Amino acid sequence: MLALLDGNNFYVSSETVFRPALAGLPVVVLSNNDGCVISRSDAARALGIKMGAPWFKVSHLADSDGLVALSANFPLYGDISDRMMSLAAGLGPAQEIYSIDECFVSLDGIPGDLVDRARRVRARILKWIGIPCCVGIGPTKTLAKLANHIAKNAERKPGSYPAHLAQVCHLGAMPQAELLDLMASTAVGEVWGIGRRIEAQLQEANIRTARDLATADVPTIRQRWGVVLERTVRELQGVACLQLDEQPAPKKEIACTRSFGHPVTTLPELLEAITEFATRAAVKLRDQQSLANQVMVFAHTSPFRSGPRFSRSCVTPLSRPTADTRRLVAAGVAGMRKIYESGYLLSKAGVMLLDLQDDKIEQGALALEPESKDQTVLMGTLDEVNRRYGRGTVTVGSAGTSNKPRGWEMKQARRTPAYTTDWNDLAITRA
DNA sequence: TCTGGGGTCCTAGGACCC
DNA sequence: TCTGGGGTCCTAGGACCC
Repeated sequence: MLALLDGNNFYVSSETVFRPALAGLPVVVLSNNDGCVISRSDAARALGIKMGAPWFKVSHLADSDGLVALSANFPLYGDISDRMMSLAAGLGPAQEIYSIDECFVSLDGIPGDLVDRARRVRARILKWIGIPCCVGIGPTKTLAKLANHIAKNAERKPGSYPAHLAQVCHLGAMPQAELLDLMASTAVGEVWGIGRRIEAQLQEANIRTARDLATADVPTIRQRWGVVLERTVRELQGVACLQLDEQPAPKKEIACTRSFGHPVTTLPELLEAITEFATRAAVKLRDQQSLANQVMVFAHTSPFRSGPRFSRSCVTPLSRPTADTRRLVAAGVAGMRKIYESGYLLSKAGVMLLDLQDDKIEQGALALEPESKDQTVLMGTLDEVNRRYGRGTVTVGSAGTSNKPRGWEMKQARRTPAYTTDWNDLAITRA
């Protein structure tokens, strides 16, 4: 048996831990450059704000309905996530951290009432960390996910599911008929692995609910949609196709990409951005002890606006695998110089490190080269300094860039939330 | 005015080989 | 003029996830 535990409205809940007066208010957390909504409180959801909604389309709700918007603070969310995960691990013998706000936990060999156990862990997370969460339990990952969906909605939308399934829902210990009823109340698009496209195709084939999918003809599914959907169907039937992965493999590619705060048109500005992206990606690369063999860069104009379109990418092979920021930046800059063309309002660019390998494989071969040893020491020192004194304390320059304020970074100071917290009485007052 | 960022897996089709 | 069958590898693109 497996549990899926996840934090409700995780980013908003994390903010609320430090600003309790936000509780109950319509609150959203916005993406980079305050572009779009990436987390909503229940009250914000009730205002009809969709996940991913562009901020400029919903910002009027700040005036009309007191919607509070906050810029994302990822270091905070990461820290709260670590604490939540360590308590969630108490559910069972093995844990897979699936994303910043959710984890699967194996319940194998756990004696006693699993629902009671889950409720106690949930209560502990709420009390010690301040994050409300829900737990779904089932014999497969897909069923645990479904159980979690039921647990959340039974709480959030009373009447959608039986009230006793709120917060903790165990699908592995109920009669088949009851399980099928719950599935019949669940739209097929809510099933883990069914996105918009597949949902539309399933609808057309008259498969509308989770129950329809769970009872569909497997060979037909496989033939028309392939193995991925077949696995989902089998998982819904209780046959585990996806294993718990306690130690996720190292990343096969590492990216750093950003939308610009305002359109970028000049090469120097673009190269500055590429230098920063490559630098950040290089840190991630060293953190997982990998080396890259290729550097890919891309830039494009906004897909949402009219005007001349530009979208190009360039892969630069490296002469030998490396994790040296200077080499990675140089390759990225060289690639961008190749594809850049003036006359376009670029909205986004990025760097991806590809064809990664374990750095230990290379160590033997390169140990003889004094230069590579120096690189390793230098990069280790760089990472340590930046860890201790903050990212960007020591950076690598690249030709054509300067250390002027980075115009591409921030749209402008829309980061000020519409409300501020008065720390004395924790009341929310209009800024 | 203003639309996120970072991943994974699968498939189809082409190139190439014997 | 006639021109097999099967395998592998690579890449681009599609779809999904949070």
